[in-house]
Amino acid sequence: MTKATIDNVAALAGVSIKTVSRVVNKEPNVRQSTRDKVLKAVAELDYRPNLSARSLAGNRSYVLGLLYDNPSANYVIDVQDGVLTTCRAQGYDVLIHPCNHQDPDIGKEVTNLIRQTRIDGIILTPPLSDVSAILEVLKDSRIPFVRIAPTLQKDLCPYVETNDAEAAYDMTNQLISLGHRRIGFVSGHPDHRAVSHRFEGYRAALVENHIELDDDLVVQGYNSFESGEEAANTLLNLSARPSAIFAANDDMAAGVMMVAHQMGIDIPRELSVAGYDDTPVAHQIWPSLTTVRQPIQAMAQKATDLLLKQLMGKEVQLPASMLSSSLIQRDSTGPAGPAR
Amino acid sequence: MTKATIDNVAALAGVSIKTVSRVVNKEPNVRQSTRDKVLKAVAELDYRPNLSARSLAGNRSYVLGLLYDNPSANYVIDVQDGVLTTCRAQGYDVLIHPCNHQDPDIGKEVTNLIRQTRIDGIILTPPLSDVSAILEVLKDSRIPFVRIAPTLQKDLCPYVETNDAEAAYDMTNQLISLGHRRIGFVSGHPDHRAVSHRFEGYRAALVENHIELDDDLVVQGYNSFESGEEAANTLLNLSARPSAIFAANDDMAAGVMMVAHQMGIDIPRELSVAGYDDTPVAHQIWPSLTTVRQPIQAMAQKATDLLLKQLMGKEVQLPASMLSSSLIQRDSTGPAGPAR
DNA sequence: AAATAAGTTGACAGCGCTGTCACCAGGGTT
DNA sequence: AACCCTGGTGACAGCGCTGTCAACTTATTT
Repeated sequence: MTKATIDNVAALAGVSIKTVSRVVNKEPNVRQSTRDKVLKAVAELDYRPNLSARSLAGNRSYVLGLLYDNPSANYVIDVQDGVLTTCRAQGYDVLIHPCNHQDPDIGKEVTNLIRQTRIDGIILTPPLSDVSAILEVLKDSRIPFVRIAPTLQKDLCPYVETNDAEAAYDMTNQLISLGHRRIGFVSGHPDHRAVSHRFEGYRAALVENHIELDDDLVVQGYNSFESGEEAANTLLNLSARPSAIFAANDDMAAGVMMVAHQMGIDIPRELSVAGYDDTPVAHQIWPSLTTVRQPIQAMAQKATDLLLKQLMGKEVQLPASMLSSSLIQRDSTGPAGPAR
Repeated sequence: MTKATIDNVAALAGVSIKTVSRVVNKEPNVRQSTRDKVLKAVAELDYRPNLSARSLAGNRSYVLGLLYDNPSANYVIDVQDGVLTTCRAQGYDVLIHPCNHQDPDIGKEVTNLIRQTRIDGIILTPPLSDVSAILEVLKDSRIPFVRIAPTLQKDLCPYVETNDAEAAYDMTNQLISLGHRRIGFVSGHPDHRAVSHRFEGYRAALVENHIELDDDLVVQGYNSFESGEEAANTLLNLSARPSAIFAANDDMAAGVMMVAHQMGIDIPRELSVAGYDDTPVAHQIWPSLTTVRQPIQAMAQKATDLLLKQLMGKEVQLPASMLSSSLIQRDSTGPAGPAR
């Protein structure tokens, strides 16, 4: 009950501790009959290898580091879940490490993390995927890492991404096909390059439909609800106000809707609003928000998978994985009203 | 750059490794001049103790386990932040372990966790704080632990709680003072005993104001947005419908508001709605939600603190900590309209 | 000044595991 | 028959640290 070390198992199975080690670590070159004996002993004693000892002796920790700096709790939780699920299945643990991407000492912080905990690999999530101070450190330290939705130096490490621009393009196109011509856009935080790239999709759809890009209709947002409110105040007070507003994330879209409600603008009759991310607020808000769902958990799983593969020595081909986002049609968008 | 072990530091400082160990671990009985020498060497080599080695030799891991099973991403993130902040300050790491409180094997799962990772202590959050299978295991394993907002066997371990019932009482009282007499209540998930205790506050306020508790006005919810919608469907279709609804959490309150909107009921003119938790949705929704803010992060910090104190050998007095929640007045509540 | 207590330091034996390497048996090759 | 493989196994030396305990130095007491 108390303990059960590898020695106990070896004694019970009548083999050396090295053989037990081989079996436990699924190494090849152990006769099947020996393997069975050992497994039986392991089961009988309910043996669990001591991770500290293993880590010390093997010079690896069986722990992955997950770095993030994302104000969206839902995003973080989804990533954590994806990473944890995959890690657990492979006997790895996860060390979560929230940090501040604007901290000038972020590079040193990452160095410390690596040196002290001896984690075996690192997973970077946006916006950290594009922080060059971190990338430098990781490159130098030779520690394997993967990134989720990077936009910079994509050849640096394996990564996973989603077709953000394409989904934004689809969403814009859909608004256009509903008859909207003046479509406002609230862009994402410039530090979150993946988010800000959604603008490209918006622009592409306009171009394709021969609608001129009106600079007045594009407002810089910062991913927060409040910045969505500010943007809406600008957009909805324009002399020729848009009949639709596409915000680069749901929080900002919620901000837009709040302002519209306060101004007595009916959604979607007078104004269509679209978001991006499909956070819980999207379906809790009234009217429920048309948005884009990203496969966050799947991306995290895939990324972890790539990292673990790399750790197992299997070389991972760089061209990475692309998972696709999907449009979620809800009640905040509708046909454009009569032109004003 | 590469490494730097305790031996290197000892050599550079001209002392034994044991002395370095003493200094690094802030043990007493080291002459100040010696301490300085060692610290200088530590700084010069940028030495970081290897946690695996320390853990193996010292029979402790410097890692705390954080167990949770909470569908609210915001709650979990807040707890994580609180725990992490406190742990980092003390040189501890955190192993997060989401799990399912209804899993019949939850006890075994916790046993495995303890056996394998040799974590030094455990932090339990609701609803896990009240899962007796876990409590049994922890009691037997003699591993120190703390609980956040427990309601069962409170003498089992140190804990932190907030004055839930009192805040619910205040909220109800406020609705009453706004003139509401028929106040609906959407109760929390029965497994989340702390949440379901909020009902006590509601009842107490009614009693004190000589308002009879009407069973029709109390509907069982399950903490989810959808259960809030269902409850609202029941309550708002009552022949004598309530002029206010108090939901035991914000998600359910949002569900209530959704149904009200769909039925064309104006909030707060025709119906006041109050929630509990002050999740982000509370201020992103329209109209913004009157609710109660819990000091989640502070509770997590306090709990971690208690646990760490316990680990340092300082005995913690049981009577635990009570942190108080505060009422957040927003736009979803207002004076009761003319009686109908 | 001698005796005792208190403070300070280091030698050394592990903690429980993995890496290295040596060894042995048996099957193919020359 | 001598040779080399290759698969299978174990002996053993650490990994980098902390706990124990003994030894030594410096105060404090008598």
